[in-house]
Formats: sequence, C-alpha cells, structure tokens
Amino acid sequence: MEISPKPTVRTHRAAVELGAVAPFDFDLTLRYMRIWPAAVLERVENGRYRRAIHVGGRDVLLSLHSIGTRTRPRLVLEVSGPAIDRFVVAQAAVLVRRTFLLDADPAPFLKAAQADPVLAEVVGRLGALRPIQIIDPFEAVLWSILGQQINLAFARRLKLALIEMCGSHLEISGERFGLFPRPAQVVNLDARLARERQFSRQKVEYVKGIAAGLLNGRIDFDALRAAAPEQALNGLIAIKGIGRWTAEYLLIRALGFPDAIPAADVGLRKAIGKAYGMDRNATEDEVRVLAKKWAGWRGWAAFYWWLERLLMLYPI
DNA sequence: ATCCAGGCTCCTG
DNA sequence: CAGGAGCATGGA
Repeated sequence: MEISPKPTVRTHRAAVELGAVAPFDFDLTLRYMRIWPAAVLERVENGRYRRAIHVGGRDVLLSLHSIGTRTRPRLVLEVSGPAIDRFVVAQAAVLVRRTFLLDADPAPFLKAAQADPVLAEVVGRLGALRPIQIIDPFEAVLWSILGQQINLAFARRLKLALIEMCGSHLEISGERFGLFPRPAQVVNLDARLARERQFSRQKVEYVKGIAAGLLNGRIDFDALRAAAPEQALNGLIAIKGIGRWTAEYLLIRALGFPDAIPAADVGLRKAIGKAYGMDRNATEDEVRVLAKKWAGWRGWAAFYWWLERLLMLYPI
C-alpha cells in the first residue's frame, strides 16, 4: 500500500470584485511593492499581487489583479486556502480595501499638492499613488523596529531571518507562501538564536516586548486606529522601542492616518533635500516646516517622497 | 579606520 | 522640555 508523504488538503477558492475611488493606479502600486525592501512575502508578477495572510481566523492566500483602468478602477480579489467560506472572503475583502486604501478619495490630496510646485511635479510625474498600508500592523511595527538605524538592505535580511526563525507557511497547489509570524510565535523567539542572526540586543528585546504587549492586550492596534491622531501617536511612543520616528511611520503605514510625517526619516530627508535643491539632506526641522504646506495630507506626500527615494536606490 | 544607515532610551541642565 | 551621550550592528 502506498502512503503519500503528506496528506493533500483540497484548496478552495473564491473571488470577489472590488471597486475603488478613482483615480487609482494599480500598476504604480505594484511598482512600489516590487522595489519596497520590506516586501519579502508579497509576490508581484504578471500584474498580480499575491500574499499569504491570517484573516478571519484562517490562513489564506490573497491574489489581487486589475480588470479596470486608472479612471474606472476595478480589481478582482481571489482568496484561496484549505477552508474558504463566505465569512473569510468578506473579511479578506475588508482587509484588502483597507490595505490598498480603496475607499480613500485622492482628490483633496491632489488639490493640496498643487499648492507646492515641487510636490506637484512629483505627483504629476509619478501618478496616482496612495499611502498603501502594510497589511499586518504587527509586521509593520516589527519592520520599523528592525529598520531603525540600519540600512534597508540589512533590515530586509533581519526580517527574512525573523520569518525563518518563527514564521510559518501556506502551501497552495504546490506553491509555498510564507506567513509572517504572529505575536504568539515571536514572543518565544530564542534570543541567542536571534543574536546569531545579527539582531542587536535591543531589537530582540523590543520585538519580543511588543509581541507580549499584543498578547496581553496592553497594545491594541484597533484601539489606536480608532483614536485621535495625537492619542494614537502618544500611545505608540509609550511602547518600548517605539520613538517618534517609528510612531509617525506607523500612523501612516499601518493605522491609516493621512496626516503624519516622520520628519527625521533619512530617506525622506534625502529625497526632500534633493527635490528642493538643497544639495544635502534636509534636516528634520526643515522637513517639518516644509510639510506644513501639505497639512492634512502629510502622510500622502511622504509616500511620494519614499517612492522617489526607492527609485533613486533601485531604478527600474 | 571611519562614517553612515528609513533611531531609541535615559540622563542631564 | 530640549539637548545630547551612549548604545548596537553591519556595510561601504
């Protein structure tokens, strides 16, 4: 009698169509995703975004592609996994809408950008871009901590190491998709092993502390998301390992706040220094002063500068 | 060797 | 409350 090495689990799949407020440039979004160093689990190929995620209590694979245009955006979301039902698909759709900011109206930002010729030029050249969210807030926090005070390439390696040490994976019709570890997995991270994988002592401490905080409820992303911007900022800064830069970064990239700016960010300072002809990095204060022109939409503006910066680093 | 990299904590004054 | 020392790690 033959025994297969692994029990095969039947994969189910469901699809839903998602609209978006125009203009929405899915290709530009994918372009950002392809060169963003933190995107280690996302797979962007053939005009399609794919990534495994835990949502609605299940591990699933999300696959997103466009069947519309910039001015009439239409996306198709496919959800696959061993146990797909209506509930999971609905949750996945909510998550994707939030991640890609499908319900956000770019008009007020585009209008505000016109007040600053330098920003207006970048917006005009690059196109319609929204500050898309890091799909998993826990992943966003850990990424920003791993990225503190080190270069992006190295931060990426640390992230890959973390996934290797405590992440898991999902297999869909023979393809393997990595899953970012959840707090319960990170809280048990072996400090010695992490040190061997080039984590600094602080990074180990912060990462585990945040995992623990999420498990015991002291950190609550949903509550922060619902709070006033000022309170969310302070709530984040109260967490060990999160300073102002990280908090402002997370407001934009994980909690959906449109008007924050991590002015101390080296990438921002570099891109802005160049764009405004300073012949050096802008200082944090200079960034804060300049950013007043984008009030209400500073996070949206920052996102453009980051894309500029990535295009400088990784021209494609 | 020295400086830089998408900083943070903690201690001063 | 602003400023800065000290910290930690790898890469160019």
